[in-house]
Amino acid sequence: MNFQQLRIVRETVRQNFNLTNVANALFTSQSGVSKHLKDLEDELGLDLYVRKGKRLLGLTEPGKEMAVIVERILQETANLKTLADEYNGQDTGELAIATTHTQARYTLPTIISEFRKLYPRVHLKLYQSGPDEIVQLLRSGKVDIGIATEALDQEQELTVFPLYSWHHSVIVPREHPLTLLEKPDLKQIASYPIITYHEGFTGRSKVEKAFSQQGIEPDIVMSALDADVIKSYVELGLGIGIIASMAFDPNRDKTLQMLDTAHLFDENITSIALKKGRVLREYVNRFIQLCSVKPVGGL
Amino acid sequence: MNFQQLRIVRETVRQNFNLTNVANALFTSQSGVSKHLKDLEDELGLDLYVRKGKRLLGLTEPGKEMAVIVERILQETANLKTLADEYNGQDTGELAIATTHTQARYTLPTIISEFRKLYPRVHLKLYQSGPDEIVQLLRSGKVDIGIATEALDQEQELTVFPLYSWHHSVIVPREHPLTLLEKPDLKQIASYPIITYHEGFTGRSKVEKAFSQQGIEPDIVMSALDADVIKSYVELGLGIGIIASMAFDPNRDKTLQMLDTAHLFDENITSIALKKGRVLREYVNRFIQLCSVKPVGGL
DNA sequence: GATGCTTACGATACCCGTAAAGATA
DNA sequence: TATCTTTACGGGTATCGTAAGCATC
Repeated sequence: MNFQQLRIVRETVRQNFNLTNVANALFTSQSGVSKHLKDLEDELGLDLYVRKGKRLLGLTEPGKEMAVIVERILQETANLKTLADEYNGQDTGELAIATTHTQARYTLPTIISEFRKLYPRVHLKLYQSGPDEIVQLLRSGKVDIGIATEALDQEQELTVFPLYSWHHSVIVPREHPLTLLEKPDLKQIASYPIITYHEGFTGRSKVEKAFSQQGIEPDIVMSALDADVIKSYVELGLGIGIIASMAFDPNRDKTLQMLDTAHLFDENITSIALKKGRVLREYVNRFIQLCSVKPVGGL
Repeated sequence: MNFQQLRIVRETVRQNFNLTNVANALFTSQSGVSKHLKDLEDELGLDLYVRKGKRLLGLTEPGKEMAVIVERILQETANLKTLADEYNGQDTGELAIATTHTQARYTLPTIISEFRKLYPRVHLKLYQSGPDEIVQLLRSGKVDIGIATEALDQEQELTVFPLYSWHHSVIVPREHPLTLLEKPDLKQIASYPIITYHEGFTGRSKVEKAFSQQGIEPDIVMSALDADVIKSYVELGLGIGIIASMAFDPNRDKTLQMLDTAHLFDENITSIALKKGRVLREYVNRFIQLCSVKPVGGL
């Protein structure tokens, strides 16, 4: 038994039991992969994989139990290396963060610039993706930290703690009729075409919930991944926008106006997530501290 | 990094940093050991060991942290193998138990004979040793189970749960003056020379505590590792004996008599201990069940 | 001087990748 | 037929053990 074999076992699961892909992912030949698996199964004296002829379909019962342990072993070996890095390069290394556009664009910049002052020699890697991919990246160990508003809770393998809470706000072009109202309600808002986030992004579910609870069916004419896009189309007059309040900057967005609608939508919790059992570099902890110390209060 | 290197790291600790012994323990050459350690340190880029010239003295700070993780990794690989065995030989394998004489002689026989009926193909290994050695054997993974009355608690690495409780009893030759008393007290007992267990064995501390609490200094003329020896000398008239009550068998020990002294000595708890994080064969669990289901009630 | 660690070096076993063959969809 | 896995085989590398050289006690 050796580490390469264990890496291969782990990768088979990640690559859905396609040994060719496994080989590519591990930068080796698929014949080697095949042989390694065979050797391991021989050594253990049992089949780890369900095979149909020559194809691998999945893990056997013992295979599943083994895979869990293999994960742990490889996690710990990664921890060994992390620890070594920690003792070596005191303040150099890499910090990989996976987050959504909203965080990357509107809340992280201040935190990151502050972090850079503290650790100028740490190379930052920012992955921008949807909540589900963030979970994947965390699980596979490709990123140290995940920050998102959705999908992070209820993941067994992750440690999640809340960073800050915020509300959705309605943005409209200047001089829009809605600006005349003191406190617009949902019905009034729904009378205009709406542009907001995609499903599963930036609290979109909270927006839907607010309307459906009052039996209102909003006319969502367009959905986008990020507030910048939404704002552009609101400027064009395509409709009114519903975006995260922190994505509105009165100085920049002079052609738009934000309405006070904190009372209309449920609050959203943006959380930070880490993989359990993963040893963190000192500066990673520091980064998390920076995040929690400086909560960007929602408007 | 490979497993052999990690095994060597673990073994250096166990063998007190004597690489020659490490090599012997792992059935390899000491030159290989030396090189492996060097390679590993090179790969990690730091010193794991404190050296004085060519001799190794101990672990460095990072070395200590690493060693903990290394332990876990090797533990998990052992678990992989155990799991494989479990799925393979359904009811064959080995069960290694470390225990004291008292347990081995007086409480385990019935349990073990019952266990043999259930798993006739499991090879039993009984290590008989003192409490401290039992802890060592558990830690190193050489035994699956440890059973003892002392020293098992407060071991971080072990899971301990109580099996049964018992008391010490005084044994005397037939027709001994003490047999005339209804309920002898400690003072009366202490007026005779006493033979009992060695320090650290079979609840000897409880015996001492009972006397010292009443300010009595007993005349312990002899101490032995096991009740059989003690009984022999009591028969010879060398003194009266204080032994674990379950070590007295009225049918066998016809020349002796046991006095009711449950009220005089604190109760002793005999516990069973396992190493944390170690995967157990199904039959090991079954054995533990047998132990707890059939508590040998103290007299 | 005895014990213990390191380095050098040759034999072996292991691992990897190319290529061909066989299986599956 | 195209994709995927296994098997066979050769080249390269890593590992192991013997032996010699040194440091430590």
